[in-house]
Amino acid sequence: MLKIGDFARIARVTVKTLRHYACEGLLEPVYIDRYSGYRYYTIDQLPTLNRILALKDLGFSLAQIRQLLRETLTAEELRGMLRMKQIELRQTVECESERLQRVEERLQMIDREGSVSVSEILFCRGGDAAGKHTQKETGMEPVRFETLPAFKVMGMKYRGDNANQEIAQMWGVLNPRAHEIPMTGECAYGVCLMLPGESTGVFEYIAGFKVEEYDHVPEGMMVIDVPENRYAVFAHRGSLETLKDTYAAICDDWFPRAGYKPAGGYDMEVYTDEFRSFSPDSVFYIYEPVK
Amino acid sequence: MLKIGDFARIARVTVKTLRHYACEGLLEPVYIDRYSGYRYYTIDQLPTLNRILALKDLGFSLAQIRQLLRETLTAEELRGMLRMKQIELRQTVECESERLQRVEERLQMIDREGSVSVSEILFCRGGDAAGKHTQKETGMEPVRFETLPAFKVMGMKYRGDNANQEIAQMWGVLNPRAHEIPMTGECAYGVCLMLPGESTGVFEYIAGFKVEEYDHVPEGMMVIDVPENRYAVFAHRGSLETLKDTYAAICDDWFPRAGYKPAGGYDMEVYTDEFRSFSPDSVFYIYEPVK
DNA sequence: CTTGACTCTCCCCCTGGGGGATATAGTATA
DNA sequence: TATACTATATCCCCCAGGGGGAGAGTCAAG
Repeated sequence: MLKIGDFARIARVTVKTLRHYACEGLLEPVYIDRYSGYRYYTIDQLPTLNRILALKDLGFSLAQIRQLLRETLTAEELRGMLRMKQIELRQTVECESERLQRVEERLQMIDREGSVSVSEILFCRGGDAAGKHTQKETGMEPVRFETLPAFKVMGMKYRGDNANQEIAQMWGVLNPRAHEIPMTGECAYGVCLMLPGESTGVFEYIAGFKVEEYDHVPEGMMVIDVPENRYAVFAHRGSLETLKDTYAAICDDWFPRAGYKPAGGYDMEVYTDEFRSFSPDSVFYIYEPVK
Repeated sequence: MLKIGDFARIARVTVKTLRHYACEGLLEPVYIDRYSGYRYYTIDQLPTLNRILALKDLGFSLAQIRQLLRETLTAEELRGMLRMKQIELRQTVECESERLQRVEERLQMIDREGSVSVSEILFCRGGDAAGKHTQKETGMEPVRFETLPAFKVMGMKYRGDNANQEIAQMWGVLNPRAHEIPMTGECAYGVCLMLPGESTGVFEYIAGFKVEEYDHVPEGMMVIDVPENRYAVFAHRGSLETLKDTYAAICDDWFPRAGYKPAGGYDMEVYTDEFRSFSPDSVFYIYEPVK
């Protein structure tokens, strides 16, 4: 029978940790004095503690370790947990590696360009930053980078080159029917896919709303899966007529200047304003997939 | 002037986030109504918010972002912060990659060996796990893996093969002088370096205590820097005479069985017991660097 | 019996907000 | 203007894994 301090010294952990594990039901003392409340351990509990620490070393949470400590644990269950952890760790490593890469790109940019504005450093990635187009000159708000998880959009599809404002008309048709869509969130999404191999300017455009669960797809509508992606986000303020200019600025000015390349995936327009009418002060966003 | 909900919609962040940033001093509303407490923002604050989000995307904490948002920030300071972040992210990536590797090794072991005990899976890495040496047969407690940060040990050095128990004698000399060492923590460390190229069994052994800061090194003592390392930890219970057997079990049995190789670095013995006298029930630890 | 070392419980702290309760404020409609 | 609905405010608890410390009680040696 060891007092908590002795057991902690022997086990090379802190007293706080032992108390915490006891409280979490991971390692109960073999005996607790009813009168004093003192916790008593035995040396036989050391292997259990070591098992806890080994599992923690593999990245499991205390709640998961509680599951893994059960007597009835089979090798199959352990494998399942390890598989999950493997996937999780791969994502973590990938995510942090990409973040590291972004930091290193910013550092290289500073070393290469010398003194540039913080804004330039944050929102461009490389290329010829000496071409001093500020975002105000091109009519864009400073961009943002955002990684969106996968989601679904329900709405109506158009295919063509939008020569006669068919897309605006489609929104006009869709909006009165918006109540048919079990939307989550308050944004309207225009998901746009340029069609390679087609004549210039032909694209598919799905106008719709984000959904999570749905019973059926209303007549004339469809659902599209938008995969997880990282986007450069541009703000467009003003009417839809100047949208073309903003796109031109993004593609011809920002993309080559920043050294990013458009990645595969869907372009998106995200309307956060009152999406039933576009006032001249409307702000909405253009999401361009980047890698 | 926008109410918080409007600004949140336009900026594509949650109201909670804006309130949190206001509370943390990152983005104050331009105006707060004295009577109602309502926060009001302007569209001009959008670039600042985007800057905050860009910095968060690079991995900075809100406190660091508060520093980085100052008007007086120079490119040099930004570079310094990015450098720090770079180092930190590299460590994170490395650490998580190693963890991922450990998880994958365990998975491979399960696939290869089929059904083995959880203990085997946790504490071995591969090799011939069918050679059923349990740890009890070899007199070892189940091992643990531990990554120790770099630290310093102050104490006395011996060099030789310990044929006449010189090390125990050295501890006998050191212990009465232990008060001269500004030790932190309660462990005594025996830091051991096998000398390659010397005749067999000759090694350097520093007996001492962990220190953090010190004014001077007492007569006859020295300080050794122990670098950060990952160790396999073995428990030795009993007298010092059987220590040799434990070492033999580790090197001849566990290391080949587990598929680990001794890594460069220092072997260590860590005494957590009353280190002034070794009773037969003393438990202490052998730390073997592994990779 | 005293004293010092040990242990107990309880509370606050860390990150970056999310979720919810409850009380007003503002706005739109009848 | 009364009502109803939405928006906002503050306040509190929650996540993980303990660390640090206060105040009070316990244990063991001299």
